Amino acid sequence: MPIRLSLVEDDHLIREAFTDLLNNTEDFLVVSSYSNCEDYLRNLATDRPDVVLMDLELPRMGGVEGIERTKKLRPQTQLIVVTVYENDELVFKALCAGAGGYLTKNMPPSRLIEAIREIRQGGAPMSTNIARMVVASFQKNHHSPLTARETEVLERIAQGKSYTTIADELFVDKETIRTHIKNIYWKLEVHSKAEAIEKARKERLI
Amino acid sequence: MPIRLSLVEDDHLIREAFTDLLNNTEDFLVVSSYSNCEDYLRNLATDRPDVVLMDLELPRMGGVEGIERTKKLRPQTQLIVVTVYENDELVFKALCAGAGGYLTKNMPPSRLIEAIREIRQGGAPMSTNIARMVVASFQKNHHSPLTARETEVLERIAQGKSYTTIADELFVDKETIRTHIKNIYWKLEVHSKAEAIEKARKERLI
DNA sequence: ACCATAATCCCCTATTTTGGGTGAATGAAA
DNA sequence: TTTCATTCACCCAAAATAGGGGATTATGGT
Repeated sequence: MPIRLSLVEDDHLIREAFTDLLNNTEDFLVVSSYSNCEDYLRNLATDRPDVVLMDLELPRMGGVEGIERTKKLRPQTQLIVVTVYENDELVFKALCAGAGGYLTKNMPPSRLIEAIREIRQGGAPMSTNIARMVVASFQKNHHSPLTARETEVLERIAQGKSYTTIADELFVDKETIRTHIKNIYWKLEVHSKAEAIEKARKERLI
Repeated sequence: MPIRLSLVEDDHLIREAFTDLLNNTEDFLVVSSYSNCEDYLRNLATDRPDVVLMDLELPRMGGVEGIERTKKLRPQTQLIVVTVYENDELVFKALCAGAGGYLTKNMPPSRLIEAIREIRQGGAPMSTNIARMVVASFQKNHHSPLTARETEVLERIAQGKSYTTIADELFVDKETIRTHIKNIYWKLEVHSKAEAIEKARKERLI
């Protein structure tokens, strides 16, 4: 049984080039290709693709929403984003929405074929830069204004813990935690938990 | 100038096999290899490796701590984990600690060479399964007991926001948020924000 | 038509938490 | 020596929280 593929890509030249390439690959079958998400989603149930190659810049409904809806309608569908964008926010939105791979368009055509086989074998094909961004997202900023202790406290705040709980966990008095929090707020120039967590997450302090 | 490599691996057969392989590769120079983190860290400043291949299962100090200390002592050092473990927790701990790649030992030797070139070119070499785990970590559980609205509320709770703030953001009354929270607590069988956040994160409900 | 669920809102109570202010002792590092 | 990190203390008032009770509306499915 061939691997069923759908394409969603608004540039018809690329769409046709990909279709040709993939249809001439052993075991691959392009069952459909669309220039927009709406048409694609309408036919998802009848197309029954194993893997979808999705662009993100699309008219009306964007690719990220397209990914989300795909996963709701047909969770077993695997999606690979194929786009020119390598902007942080968009990459993570696409992955959170359910993309299983992310390729940028400056790749050799062979990479596309490789990626489809990779995702079917339990992998997560990504372009070099994307993989780096993804891994970097786990790592902390090494130029944090916060001390080790303050970071420890803020991490626990971000876990929703109360001052009292944190104090117990760190074997210090509640007043000590309060002092740390005051210093954290002063350093981050914020005045509440929510602001502190937001800023700390954004700057990868925690 | 060749790429300077250090190895940290307690099995001396593997260590020597890797050393041979890499020293016979164009542009690569294995400057040192150790069977434990302590010796490795002591010589880090004089070895000045560009890339370190690190095992995780090591006597005394573990690989994760070794990664952390490496990044503190010499932040420009790039580390690739080479191990048999593909346990969730260990993988994420290693990446959080600063690993820039993660390979499992069931790979062809050529993959090692490829990985070193990849990390030098701004990538993040990972084995198939690891890449999948990493990407999956961004995605939500599709069998959440929570409704869409409850999830929205819990996400904001996890951002440290107060009921009042959340109510304003969702254009509903504070009492509505309180009801949602009560239902969330009942469904997750918890009795506080901290417990709810912990459980929800663990089960990827948010 | 009926029932379950989701989403909305209201009231009451008691305790805890939070943010802000001010001050201070200790010890380690620069 | 002087800064910095960490620790603790006491005051205050406002806000937030958890738990209990109950209610209405709308929607989807059987």
